Amino acid sequence: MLEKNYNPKDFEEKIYSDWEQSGDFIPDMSKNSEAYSVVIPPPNVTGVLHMGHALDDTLQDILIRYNRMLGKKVLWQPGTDHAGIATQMVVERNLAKEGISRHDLGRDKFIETVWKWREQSGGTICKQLRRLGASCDWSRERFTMDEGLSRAVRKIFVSLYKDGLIYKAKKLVNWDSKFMTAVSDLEVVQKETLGKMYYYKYPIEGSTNEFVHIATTRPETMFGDTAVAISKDNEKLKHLIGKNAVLPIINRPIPIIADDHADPEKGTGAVKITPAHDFNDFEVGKRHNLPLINILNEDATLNENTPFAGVDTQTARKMTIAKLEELGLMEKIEDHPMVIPYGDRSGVVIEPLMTDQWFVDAPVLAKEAIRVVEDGEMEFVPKSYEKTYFEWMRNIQPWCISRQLWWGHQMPIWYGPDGKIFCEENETEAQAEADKHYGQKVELTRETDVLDTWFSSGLWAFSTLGWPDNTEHLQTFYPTSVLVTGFDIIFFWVARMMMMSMYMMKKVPFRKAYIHGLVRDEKGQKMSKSKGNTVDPMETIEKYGADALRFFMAAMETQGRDVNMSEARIAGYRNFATKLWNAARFGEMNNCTLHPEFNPQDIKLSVNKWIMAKADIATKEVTDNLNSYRFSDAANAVYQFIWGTFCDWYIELIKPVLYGADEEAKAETRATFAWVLDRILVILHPFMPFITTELWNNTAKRDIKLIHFAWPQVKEVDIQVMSDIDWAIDLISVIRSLRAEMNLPAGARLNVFLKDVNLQSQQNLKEFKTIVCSLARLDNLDILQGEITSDMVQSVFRETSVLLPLKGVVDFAAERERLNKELESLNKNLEGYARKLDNPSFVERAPQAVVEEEKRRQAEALENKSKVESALARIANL
RNA sequence: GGGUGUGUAGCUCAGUGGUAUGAGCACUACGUUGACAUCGUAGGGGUCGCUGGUUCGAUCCCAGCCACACCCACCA
Repeated sequence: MLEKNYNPKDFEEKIYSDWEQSGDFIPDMSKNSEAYSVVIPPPNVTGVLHMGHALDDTLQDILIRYNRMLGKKVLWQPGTDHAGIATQMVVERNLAKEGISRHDLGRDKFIETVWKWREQSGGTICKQLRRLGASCDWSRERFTMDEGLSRAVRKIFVSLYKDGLIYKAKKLVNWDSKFMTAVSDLEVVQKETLGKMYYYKYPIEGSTNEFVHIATTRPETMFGDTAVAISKDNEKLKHLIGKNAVLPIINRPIPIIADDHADPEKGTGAVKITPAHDFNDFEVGKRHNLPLINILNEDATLNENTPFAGVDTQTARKMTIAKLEELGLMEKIEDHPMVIPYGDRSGVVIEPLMTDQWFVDAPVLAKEAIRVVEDGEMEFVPKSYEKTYFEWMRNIQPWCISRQLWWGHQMPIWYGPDGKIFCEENETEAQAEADKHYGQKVELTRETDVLDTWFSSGLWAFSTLGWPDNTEHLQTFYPTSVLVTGFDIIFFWVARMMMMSMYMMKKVPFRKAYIHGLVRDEKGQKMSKSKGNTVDPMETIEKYGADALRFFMAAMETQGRDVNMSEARIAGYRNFATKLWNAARFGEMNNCTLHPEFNPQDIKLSVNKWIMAKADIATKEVTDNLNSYRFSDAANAVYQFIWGTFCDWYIELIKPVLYGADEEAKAETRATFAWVLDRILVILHPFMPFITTELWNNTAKRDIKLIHFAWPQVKEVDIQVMSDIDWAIDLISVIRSLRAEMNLPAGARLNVFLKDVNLQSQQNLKEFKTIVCSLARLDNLDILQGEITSDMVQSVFRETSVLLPLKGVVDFAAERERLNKELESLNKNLEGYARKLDNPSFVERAPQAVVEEEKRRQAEALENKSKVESALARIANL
C-alpha cells in the first residue's frame, strides 16, 4: 500500500543503501556488452557539495543510469582530489587557530596532519553525492594521493622528463607571496582596479639639467631597473638613446636603450626596464643582455638590493615616492585604472619573480591534443567550446608545475653532490643511477617541490582505472565515454587531461566532453559565499527531495547556458513527483496490475491503444534527446507525458471504464494502466531514481530491479488511433471553453449538439460519446436534427459546429463579445493566408505541401467565419 | 586590445525559414466531479533588442548598430 502522501524522506536513503549494498553500481565484468564509462570530476577532498556539483553529477548520473538500462557494462568512476593549495590552506588555517604554523610542525608532521584531516572530513562530499543519488562504483573510489595514483604520477613525470618534455629553468614566474610558491598562469586572476600612475624623472649621467621622464605604476621596482627603453622612432626622445640615466636614491647608472617595446604614444615614451619583475621587461632584457636584479624576498618584501630591505611593497612604494619628492624628482601622480593580478586562492597580489621552477613543455604536448579534436576523435558538446579550446591550446605557454608547498606529490627528482639531476620513479633507482654515474656511493638530496594539483588530475582518466598496470578496467573502460564538466575548468582540467592522455595513452581520455554552465542564483548572479547568495543542495534535498533537485537540474540544462536557481521551480518538480505518486495511488485503488499474459497487440479500446502509442512517442523523445545530450528536452518530454497526457487525460478518460460494468474493458484498462505506469517509471528513472524505484517496488512483485530494467525499444506508432482520441480531447476542450466563457455554473448539466459531422467524426462520436459527456459534464451529446435555433451558442471545432442551447440562461452580450473576438481572430488569420496565396511567387516557389496546407487552412477558416457570422446574426437582437 | 555568448509573455528561460498550439512560475475567474488543493478547468499577457540585406516568406540566415554577460591578453 502506498502512503497517502509523497514523502521522499521516507525512502530515498533506504533505497540508496539497498543499491549500494547490493552492488548495483558495480559493472558486471563478465557481461559481454558494450562498455560505457564516466570518470567523475574529482571534488576537493575537503569540500562540500555545492549546486555546481549537483548539476554536474546529476547530468552524469542520468547518462550513467540511462546507459546502464540500455544493457551496457557501465562504470562511473568516483574519487576525490587532494587539491594542493586549497587543502594546505584549510589545514594551515585550522593550525593557526591553535597558534601553530606549518613550520612549527615541520614537513613530515604537517603532511601527517593533512592526512588526518582528510580522514575526518574527506568523506563528506562522497556521502552527499550518495544523497543526490549518484550511482558511482564506490568500491573503486580513488584519491589523487593514493599509492596507485601517486605511482602513475611518478611514472609519467619520469617519462616526460626523459623525453625532454619536463625541464627545470630559471624564469620569471607568477609568485604568490602568501603561500610562497610559484603558481601557473591559470591560477592568476586579473582584477580591474583603480591604481595610480606615478610620473617622475631620472637624471642623465654627466648632466645637471637633463632628465628622462618615466611613468610607472610600481615605483618601488626602480631598484631593479637595469635600463630605460625608448623607441628609435621617437623623434622627441631618441637623442637620449646611448646615454646613461642615473637611478636616484641609489645612484646607479643604467643605459638608455632603443627598443620598440617603448611606445612613443604611451606614458612618457620612455619605459623603465625591470627585467626581474616584469614579463615584458624580461623580454626586453633578453634582447639587450641586461642584467637581472631581483629586489624581492619570497614574502614580497624588498631585499638587500634596495634601500628598504624587509619592507613590504606597498610601504616601500610610499617610501620611494617620499624620497623622490625629497630629491625633487617627482612630477605628478594620476589615477590610473588598471588590471592587477591576484592569486585565485590567496587573494594577494601576484609578483613576477625570478626563480628556479619546473615546466612542462605544453606547446609540444598540445599538438596531439589539438589534432584529435580537429579530427573529431574527441568532440565537445556543445561544439562551440572547440573554439575556446583551440584558441587556448594554440597559444599555450610552458606550464609551471612546481609548487613550493608541502601537500602534494613530491617530484621524483634527486640531486647529486654537484647538482646533477637524477629523475627516477623511486629513490632506490635514483641512488643506483647516481652511484653508477659517480662511480661511488653518493649522498642524494631530494627536490622538495611538489607538483601542481592539476598534474595528477590530468592523469585521472587512466590513473583511476589502474594505469600503469594494464588492468581489466583499463582495457574495458578506457577511453571513457564522456566527460561532463563546467566550462570554467576546460583549461585547468580538460586541456591537461587531453595533453597527458595523448602523450601517455596515445588515445583520447574521453570521446566526448559535455560542457555545462554555472549554477547561478535566482537573479542570474554568480553564487559566492561572500555575496551570501549560495543555496545548499543538501538543504534543498532535505526540503524537496533529491528527485526534485535532480529533475530541476536536468530540466534547466540547455546546452551552453547557465542554470539559474529557482526554488519555486524545484517546488514545482516536487509537485510533479507528488502528481506521479498520486497517479500510482489511483492505479493501486483501482487494482491496476499487470497481467503476466498482457499483450499490447490484443488491446481493443482506443483509449488504451492511444496511451500506449503516446508512451512510445514519449519514450522515443526521451531516448533521442538523451542520445544527443539534450537534457532539458528529455526531461520536458517525460514531464509532459506524465502530467499533460497520462494524468490530465488518460486517467480521466478511463474513469468511466473503470467505474462501468464492462468487465472485459475494465480488465484491459487496468492492465494497460499498469503497463504505462511501468513505462513511466522506466523512462523517468534516470532523472528521478528514487520515486521511480519506490513505486516500482510497491506496485508489483518484480523479478528485476528498476535500475537494471531494459530501456524500451520503440516501434511504429498507430497514427489513426492517436487522431481519434485527439478528436475527443479537442472536443472536450472546446465544450469546456464554451462553458467557461459563457459563465455557466460548473454544476449545470447541458445538452450539446453537433452539426456538419463527417463520417470519421460520426464514428468518433459513437465511440467517445460517454467519455465526452462525462468529462465535459454533459447530459447528452448528439448530432443536431433540424435547424439551429436562436438560443444556441455556437463554437467551431474542425469541420463541425458545436451548439449549446441555452434557453434563458445565457448572457447574450457575452456571447456576442465572444463571437466577435473569434471573428476578429479568424479575419486576422485570413488576411495572412490571403497575403501569401495572392502572391504568385509564393504559390510558385514555396514547396507544394506548404501551399496546400495554407489553402486548407484558408478554406477551413472561411467556413468557420461564415458559421460564426451566422451565429452572430441569429443572436443579434437577443 | 582579442574573442565568445546572450537579448522571445510580468519573471526565469525553451524553440522555430512558413499564422509564436511556447514551458514553468506569477496573475485573473471559476471549482472540492470517487488519485492529487503539493490539485483541477478556463483565461489574460509577446512590435521574438534596433536597422538594413538575402528570400515568395525572417523572430530564425547575413551585415551593421545598441545593451548585457563571460573568457583571454595587458601592472610604463
